[in-house]
Amino acid sequence: MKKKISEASLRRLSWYLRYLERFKEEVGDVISSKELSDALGLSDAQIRRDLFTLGGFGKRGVGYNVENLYDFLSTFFGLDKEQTAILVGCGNLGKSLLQYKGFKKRKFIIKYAFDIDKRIIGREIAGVLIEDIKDMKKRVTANQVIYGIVTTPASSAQDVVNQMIDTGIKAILNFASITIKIPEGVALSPVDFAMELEWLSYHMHHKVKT
Amino acid sequence: MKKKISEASLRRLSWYLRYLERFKEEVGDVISSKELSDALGLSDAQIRRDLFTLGGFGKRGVGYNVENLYDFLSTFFGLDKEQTAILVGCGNLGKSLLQYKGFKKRKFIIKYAFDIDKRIIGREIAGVLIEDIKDMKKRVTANQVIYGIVTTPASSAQDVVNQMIDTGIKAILNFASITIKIPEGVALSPVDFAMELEWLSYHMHHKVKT
DNA sequence: CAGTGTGAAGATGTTCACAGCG
DNA sequence: CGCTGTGAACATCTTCACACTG
Repeated sequence: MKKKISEASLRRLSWYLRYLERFKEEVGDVISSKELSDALGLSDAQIRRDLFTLGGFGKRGVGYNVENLYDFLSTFFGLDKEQTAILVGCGNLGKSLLQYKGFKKRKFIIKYAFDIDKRIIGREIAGVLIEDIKDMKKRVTANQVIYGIVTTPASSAQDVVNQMIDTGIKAILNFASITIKIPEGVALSPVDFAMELEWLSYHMHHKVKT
Repeated sequence: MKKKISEASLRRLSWYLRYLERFKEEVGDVISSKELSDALGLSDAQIRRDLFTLGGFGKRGVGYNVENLYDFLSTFFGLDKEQTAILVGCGNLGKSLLQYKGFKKRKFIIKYAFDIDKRIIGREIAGVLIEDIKDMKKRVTANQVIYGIVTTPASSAQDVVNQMIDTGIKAILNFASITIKIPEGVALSPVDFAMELEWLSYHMHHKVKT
């Protein structure tokens, strides 16, 4: 695990994985850096470099074995075995995520969901019971869950995150649009829709080519 | 508009804006690069550099005027006037987005929503009527909308995007987890939850410090 | 004199271009 | 012969360190 994969490269590897997922089903079992790069809009050199950094398992004169590459990347991302997550905040967004199939496909199972609103506690969404947030600690420690998803309003997000960390959660996907503080050793991935809009808006107003 | 703002810097500017939004309300009217960097977990040098590249409007020995900086960034991102968007795909995720307040706060108004499902066409969500996707072209051209949000299943995403572009949409926020092809001159921002999970999972499995 | 502005150094990421292997 | 592997050149981003000014 000495490899120093850059964040940028990591991001691209995710794209490769996503693309290979389909390529594998629909096209064939060998892919060249050129084919991949054309599909994703990158340079072939970049792809070779990324894959080379990871170990370089292509065949000269042929390309990369899709199955192998796919499996390698899956394992590389730790998606080869099932992983459990909890979700806090069962409003609209929370609900969508509970039903989102992309998680399951990557073996991420949201097993427990919590909220503070008495009116929705007790309901079930996509087979997951919504419990009182007071029971979070119990669930997390008993099941050694390390993934937490925050879909609460921004105002309570930091508080929820603190509680999560307190229960032992180590990786947090935050959908509340607020800057969250976390201690060393915890990973946080912020998903901010508004930020994406700003990016688009910027490009529209500054006429930057895609 | 000759400034060459890097994508990385742009991303950070978005964070600055988000943080200032609160700082402005809750703290005060002057902020130093150190304060901002501590809050966001960056280096102060980085922040000074970013802001310097944009024009550098701090006061030596004092810091940056929050109001000014905030306004500058808002305008820089083109968020100073209202912008209209359409949304296609009114499932759970689409519904959440229609109700999401972060868009409105940035003056992005989703004015029209479309779907193909006869069962939900005609309903109203957050004050927006769900119309038949066949009427998309009519709406977009009549209102000169340039922003489109795709929240359809992956299988129809490319098709929807093509239609959007055909109607004149120039900037697309894609929530379907599939690689979308777009022509020159159109901006696309992919939002992929699974990708964020992969990122977290990677960090969990490789024990990289945050 | 505190905190920005800023050139220059250093680190990191990308592209080139071609050698080398299947 | 084709496409990967790969050092080296190049481009970009980040950090340093201190001059400068309100």
